[in-house]
Amino acid sequence: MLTANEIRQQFLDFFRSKGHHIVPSAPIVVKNDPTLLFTNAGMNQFKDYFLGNREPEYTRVADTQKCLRVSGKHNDLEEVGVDTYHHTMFEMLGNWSFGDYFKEEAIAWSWELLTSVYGIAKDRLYVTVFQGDAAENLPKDEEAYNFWKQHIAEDRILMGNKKDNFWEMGDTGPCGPCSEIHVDCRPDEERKQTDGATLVNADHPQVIEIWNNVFMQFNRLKDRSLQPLPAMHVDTGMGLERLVRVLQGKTSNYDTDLFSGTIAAIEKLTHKEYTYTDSKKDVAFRVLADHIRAISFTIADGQLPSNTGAGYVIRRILRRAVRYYYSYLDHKSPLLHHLVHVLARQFEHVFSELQQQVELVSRVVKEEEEAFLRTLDKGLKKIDEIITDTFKEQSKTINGRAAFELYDTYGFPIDLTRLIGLENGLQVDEAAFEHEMLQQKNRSRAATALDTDDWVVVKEGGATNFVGYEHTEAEASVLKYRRVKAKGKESYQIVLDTTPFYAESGGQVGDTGELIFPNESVQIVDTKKENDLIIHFAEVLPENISAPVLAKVDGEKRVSTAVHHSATHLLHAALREVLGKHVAQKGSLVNEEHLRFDFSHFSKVTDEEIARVEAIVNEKIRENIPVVIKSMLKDEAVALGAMALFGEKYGNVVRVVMMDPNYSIELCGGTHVGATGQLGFFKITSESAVAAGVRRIEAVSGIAAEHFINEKLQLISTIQTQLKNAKDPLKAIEKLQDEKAALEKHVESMEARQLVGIRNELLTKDEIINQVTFVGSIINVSSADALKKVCTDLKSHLNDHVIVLCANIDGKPFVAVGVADTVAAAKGLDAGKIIKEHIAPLIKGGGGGQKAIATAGGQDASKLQEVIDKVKSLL
RNA sequence: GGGGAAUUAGCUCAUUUGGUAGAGCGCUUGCAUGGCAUGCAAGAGGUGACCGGUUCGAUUCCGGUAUUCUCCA
Repeated sequence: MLTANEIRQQFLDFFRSKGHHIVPSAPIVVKNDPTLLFTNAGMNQFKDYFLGNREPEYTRVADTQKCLRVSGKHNDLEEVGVDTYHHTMFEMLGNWSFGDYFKEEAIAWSWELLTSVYGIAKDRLYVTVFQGDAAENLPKDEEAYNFWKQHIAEDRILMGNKKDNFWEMGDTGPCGPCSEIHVDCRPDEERKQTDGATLVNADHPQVIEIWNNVFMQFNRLKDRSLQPLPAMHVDTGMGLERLVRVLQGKTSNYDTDLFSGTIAAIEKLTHKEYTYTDSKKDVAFRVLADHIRAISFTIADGQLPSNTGAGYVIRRILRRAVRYYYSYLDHKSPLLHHLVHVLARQFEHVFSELQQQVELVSRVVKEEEEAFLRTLDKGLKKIDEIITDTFKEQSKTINGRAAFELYDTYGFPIDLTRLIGLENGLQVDEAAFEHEMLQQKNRSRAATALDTDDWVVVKEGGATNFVGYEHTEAEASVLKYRRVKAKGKESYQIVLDTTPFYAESGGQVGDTGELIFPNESVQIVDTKKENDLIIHFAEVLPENISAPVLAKVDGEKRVSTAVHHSATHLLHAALREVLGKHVAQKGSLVNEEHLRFDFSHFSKVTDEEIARVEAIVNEKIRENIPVVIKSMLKDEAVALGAMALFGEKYGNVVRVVMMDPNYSIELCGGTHVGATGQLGFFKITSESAVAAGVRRIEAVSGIAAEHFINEKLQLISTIQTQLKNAKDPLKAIEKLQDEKAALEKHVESMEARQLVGIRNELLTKDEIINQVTFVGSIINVSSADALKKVCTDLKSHLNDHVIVLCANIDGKPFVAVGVADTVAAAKGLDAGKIIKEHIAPLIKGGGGGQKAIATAGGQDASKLQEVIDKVKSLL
């Protein structure tokens, strides 16, 4: 039996023999494409070739691509593991033609590979062809039909509708008819009884699509119309997991050697057995085996779990896995991180990035698991309260809003709420829950609604010529523009034929500046990339957009940004020198004000290490090393010792930035200074943790460092002035603090003594009225708090008492009333009530308290004696 | 980007219409005790995240800021 590794290799070998260039998988996390968080199809990394934004290096390419699908039309996270063939992360084998071969070769080769190389029986295969669509005015794909006829019997060629056989990248963009290959894996007996042709595209678990050949020939516009593409392309995708299942003769993807190692490891860890059924326990095995792949590879590609965007998707997947082992494998401690090593070994020779970072990835996973188990603990307490409330209301249904609050605010999964409810004989009001969820979704959608118009072409032309490395000004013309509406604000995106504007990339912010037209000037507020397209963001549209334009970058900002980018390289190299070679960039932000650098490292960077790193960087600045930037082949750069980043996509030719070839060589597309001396000075401003195994350093350099230091010095000098120019300000402050503490203590004891004096004096003034010990007096204290203290103190020295103490503090009246419990019971007196009903109105204020002691404050201090008389009269 | 929640002693957390801020663990001290988280007693430890408002009075109500958690996009 072929192993999965052999099957993958045979695919690549086959297409290499057909003149294809084998390329590595693009990172699973997508950068520079606002429409996509993750690579969800093999073609993503070639999108620009189809759109015509970039020229392909090879016209025939094949690869295996790491893909992730967790939502949308292709997949639903909640379904994964329930069946035996959906996955979050999977490998997509694909072959491509960029304006090279078309339907004839694609069809012939896919047939040859499946039947001759892999040896799948021809009578188990069916193919589908686009039947045409009247509404779109599209004809049947006769070409594909005729080519298939040469290989397969006509009764095995089935016609498919637009939904199954017309592939579109998104709402707009390249698209075209496609032709799918399905395989019937049922036993012979079943095949005799039911014709496989009737089960194609019918969600039968054993009659499945394994390969889709897309023939791109149209471009979909926003008005839904189709335009022919200038060149025709082939885009194919074959899911490796399904292919392996078919070739290994299994009925479930999870029974192939792609997953069996992980499942065995889970069995060992949980002391439970996987029994190939639909039980919750077996679903849990599949969920874990699937999810750990998605989690591991995404983190290896540089995406840490977080609470937004792509990081949030990872967190959700991870938490779903925890939920399953927590509920159905009866495992209450971190488990997933043990599986990372198993996967890393399995994929060592396919996707080596995981093995290279296995320690980091498993630590991040463990930390994330622990965090969620803590969240669950908190949720369990909360749900106890909710269940108690539900019982109190004598209801059998947990309120949907409560369930939603539990989910929304405390992150407690709804299925656990359901389960725990059930254990207590309670249902959950699911309709109300869904209603709340829908509202939440609508709110979010409304807040991020984005309306993008079609591009308006001003001038025909290919890709933008970027001249920003050499210049900050350039003569240009507008190629195209479009209007974008978000949150009721209109803005415009402009593409130029030539631009000095650097688009946000590699952590470096996009340039700002202006576009100067003959009679007007338009501010550019940001520059971003959409794949390889450089887009300038403007708030207004120039009137004469077809006129020649001078594109001018804000030079000062650019210089400060370049300073921080070069400083980042010096810092990276210094960190590797001081901390070790395990330091790798995990994230970076570079702008004109500062730099932020995240990197893998397992402990806090000590003050001494920080100081050494700063010293090295400043030393390199003083050496005034010329910054040498060269384009070269990637292999050449790696041979030089250049640092390439995980999760970055590099072409064949790379840009290499060197600051002393023995010190720092990095692959980098950013802008840099001419020599390190331009940085002037470098200062680390903070060191902190971002996630398990990832530290963050923030630093300033250049003019920003000068400002930083000046501010600090200014602060110190102000402090010194404030301290009457003390020689040692630190000592002076310590002295002040000590003195303050001593004085406070002193004042406190003085006050206490004073209050004791007042109390003792009052104790001599008590009178007995109707068997009640009464004390009523206006005393001289400095705060309402002291008044209360005296009252409390008196209470503990008198039996059967009623006390009323008044004070005039800064012209305002304050009253405290104390009533002994015995008196309260015998006479029906209540300090709180006396205050509210009798005293507060007198002094024009308010008050309250308990039965035994209560206080009041007011506006009219002239009525204090009346207050005492009033209380006396109540006895 | 849009919601929700939390922030109280060194740690984990209580405190209901706004009216004397508490517990457990830990710490200090004393006494007792041949036993692995020992017992008893006393004590220290608080700008209730920060800033502002309402109120006679705010830990509590309202607004803002920061940090953390969480859901959605």
